[in-house]
Amino acid sequence: MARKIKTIYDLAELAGVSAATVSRALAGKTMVNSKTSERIRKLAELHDFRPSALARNLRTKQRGAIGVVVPLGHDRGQHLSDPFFMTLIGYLADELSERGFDLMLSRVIPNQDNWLSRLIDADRVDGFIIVGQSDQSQVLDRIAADYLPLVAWGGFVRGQIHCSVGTDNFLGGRLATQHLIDRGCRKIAFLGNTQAIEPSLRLEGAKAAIAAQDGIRLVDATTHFDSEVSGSDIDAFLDQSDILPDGIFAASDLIALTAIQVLATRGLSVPGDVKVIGYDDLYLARTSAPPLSTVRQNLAAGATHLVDSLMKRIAGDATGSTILTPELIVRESS
Amino acid sequence: MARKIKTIYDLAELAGVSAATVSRALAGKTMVNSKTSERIRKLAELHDFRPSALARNLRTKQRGAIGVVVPLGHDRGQHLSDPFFMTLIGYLADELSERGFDLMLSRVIPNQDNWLSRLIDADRVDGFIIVGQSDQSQVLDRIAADYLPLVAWGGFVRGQIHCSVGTDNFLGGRLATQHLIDRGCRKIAFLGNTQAIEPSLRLEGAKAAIAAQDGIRLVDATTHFDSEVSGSDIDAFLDQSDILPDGIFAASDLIALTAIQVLATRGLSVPGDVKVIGYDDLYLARTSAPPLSTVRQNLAAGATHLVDSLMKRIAGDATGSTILTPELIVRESS
DNA sequence: AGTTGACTTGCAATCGATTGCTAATAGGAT
DNA sequence: ATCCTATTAGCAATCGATTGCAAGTCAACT
Repeated sequence: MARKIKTIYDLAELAGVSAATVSRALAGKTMVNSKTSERIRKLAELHDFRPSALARNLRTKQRGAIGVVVPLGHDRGQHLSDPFFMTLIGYLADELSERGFDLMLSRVIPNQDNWLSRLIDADRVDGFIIVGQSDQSQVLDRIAADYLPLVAWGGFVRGQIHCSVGTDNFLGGRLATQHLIDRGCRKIAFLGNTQAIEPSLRLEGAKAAIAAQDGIRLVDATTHFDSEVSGSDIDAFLDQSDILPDGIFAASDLIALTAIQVLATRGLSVPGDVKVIGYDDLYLARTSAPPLSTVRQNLAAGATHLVDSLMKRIAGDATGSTILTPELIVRESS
Repeated sequence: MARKIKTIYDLAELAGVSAATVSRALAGKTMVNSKTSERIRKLAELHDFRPSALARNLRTKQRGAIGVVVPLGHDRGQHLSDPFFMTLIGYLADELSERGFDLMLSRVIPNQDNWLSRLIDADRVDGFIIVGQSDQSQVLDRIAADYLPLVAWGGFVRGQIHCSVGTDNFLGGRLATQHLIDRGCRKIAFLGNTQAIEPSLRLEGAKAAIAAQDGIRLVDATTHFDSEVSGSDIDAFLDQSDILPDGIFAASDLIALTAIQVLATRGLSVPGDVKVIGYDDLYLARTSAPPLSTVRQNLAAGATHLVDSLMKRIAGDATGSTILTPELIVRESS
C-alpha cells in the first residue's frame, strides 16, 4: 500500500477522479454515477479513510456537536457527579449520538455574566443544552432573546423567554404530599433548597395539597434550606424543631436517603415512625433500604424532548417549552 | 455600531490594518507593535469578538479538545451514571478546562473492534482519555502501537503497551483484606466482577493477604461474579453459601453499600455481625449508614496524572504508565 | 550619504473539505 | 446528420483563521 490516504485529494488521485467527485460520492449525492460512487466508497473503506469533520464543519457551518453545560452554583467537584445530572447526561449522550452529534461537556462556574456568550462565540457547537438552570435563569433569558439553539432542563415559570423542558414540579409536589396525607401523615416537613426554582415549585405544590385539607400542617418554614441539604442540616433541623414530623417530603431522592439515614441514627424507623417520599426516581431509589417512594421524572423522555426541541431550534423553529407529567411511585418508605 | 464583526477581516478593516496583524495581535505575538496590538484588542473587546476556534484548528492542526470515552460493556444508561466514573469525569473536566481544552464525551458500545479508530479518524480531538478499560485492553494496545495521544484509567498489567494511570489494585486488595483480618475476621468474602481487570487484581491482593496468615479463609470462589453485582446476586450468594462470612471485601463502594443493605434485610448488623470494607472512597462512602471503611483512590490526583501524561504524549513524548498508591480509610463499617 | 539591522506590517499560500457553475459526454428525438 | 436534454465530472471559489516570506520604515552607525 502506498502512502496513507489522508485527504480526499489523495483518494481522488487514487481513484482517478477529482476531489469534488470524491466529496460527493462520500456524501452519497445522487449527482455522481453509481458505479463511480461505489468504487470510491470501496476505496475509502479499504484505506480506512474518513474525511476530516473539521474541514467540513468550517465549510458547511455545521459543527456536528452539541454543548451540554452544567452551571455549578459554587461547589467544585460535587455537583457534576450528582446522580440526577449524570443520569440525564447519560440519556442525552445516547440521544445525541443516535442523531450523529457529539457531546461537548462543560461545567461552568457562573461568576461572570457572560459565561454563556463566551461558549457561544467559541463557535464549536451547533447548540446548547443547559442542565440545571441553577440561579441563571436571567442569563438564559437574555441570551435566548437572540440566540435560538438553546434549551434548558428544568422548571418552567410563566413569562420566561428561553425554552425549557421539565416536569410539572408543582403537580409533583402536590402528588407527593397528597400521598403522605393519604397515608395518614398530619405533620409534614419539606426538605430542599428553595433557592433553586424546581424545589421551590415543589414546595408550592406541597402547600397546595396541605391547604386543600383540614388538620394537616407543614412543619415550620425552616424545613427548607438555602443550600445543598446535608445530613447535618437535617440533623440540625430535627434538633431545633419541637414537633417531630410524621411525613417527610424531600425535594430529591438523595435528600430522602440522607434523611432516612439521619432518622435511623435517632432510632426512628421508616416508614414506621416517619414516612418519607423523595423526588426523581433515580436508580438508587429502587435499591435503597427501604426502597424509596418517590415522584418519577421520566428522564429518558426528557432527554428526547430536549434534543427534539434543540434540533427544531437549530433548524430555525422557535419551539415552546415542554412540561412533562410526573408520576407517583409508591414503594416501601411511605 | 455598524454591522456585526464576525471575522478578523471585519475587525482588520475597522482597525485599518491587515487580517494578519489582527491575528497576531489577538494571539499576543510580540511581533506586532504594542500600541497597534493594544488598539486591536480594545476593539475586539468592544465588539465582543472572538475568532472562530474552528478555523484556527483547521490551520494549526490543533483541536483544543480531548475525547473522554467510556466503553460500556453492554448496559445502556446504567454505566455512565456510575458515581465512580462521574466523579473521575468531573475532575477531568476541571483539569482539562484549566488547560484550555474542551471535553468531548463519548459513550461507546464496543460491538465493533474499530470503535476507537473511528473516533480517532473523526479528527475532532487532540487525544483520548479512556475511562474504564472494560474488556477492551487488546483494542487499546493495538491502537496505542501507532497512536500516541491516548491514556487510560485503570489497572496496569505487565506487558501492556498503552499508557495507563491507576492505583495499585493488588496493594489495595491486600490492605483491605489485612484490615479485616486485623479486625478479627476469619471468614472473608470477596464481592466483585472479576472479568474486569481491576477487581481481579484486588482479589489477587486479597488472596495474598489471606495466604500470609494462618487460620483465615476466603469464603469460596463463587464470591466473585461475572457481571455487575446487584443486591439479588449478593442475596443469592448468601443463600447458597453455608458459611456466613464475618468480613466482606467489596470491589467498590457501591457493592459494599448494596451488601450492607442486603445484610440488613437478613437481620445482620454492620459492623456487629459482619464487617464490610469497600473500594474507591467516593463521596457516598462518607455519608452512608454506617460510614463506610474503604480503600481510597485519589481520583483528583488520578485526573491530574491522566491529563499530564496525555499532554506529554500530545507533545510527542511516549510516557510510561503511572501507578498511584491507594490508602486505607477506616470508618465505622469495619 | 550609504549601510545595516531591528521592528512592523502585509501578501498570499495553506489547512481539508463543500458546492455553484460550467463543460463534456452520451443517448434519444427529429 | 443535427439538435436537445440528461447525466456526470471538474474548476475554482469559499469557509476563517495562521504564518513564511518579502518589503517597508526608521533610527543608528560608519
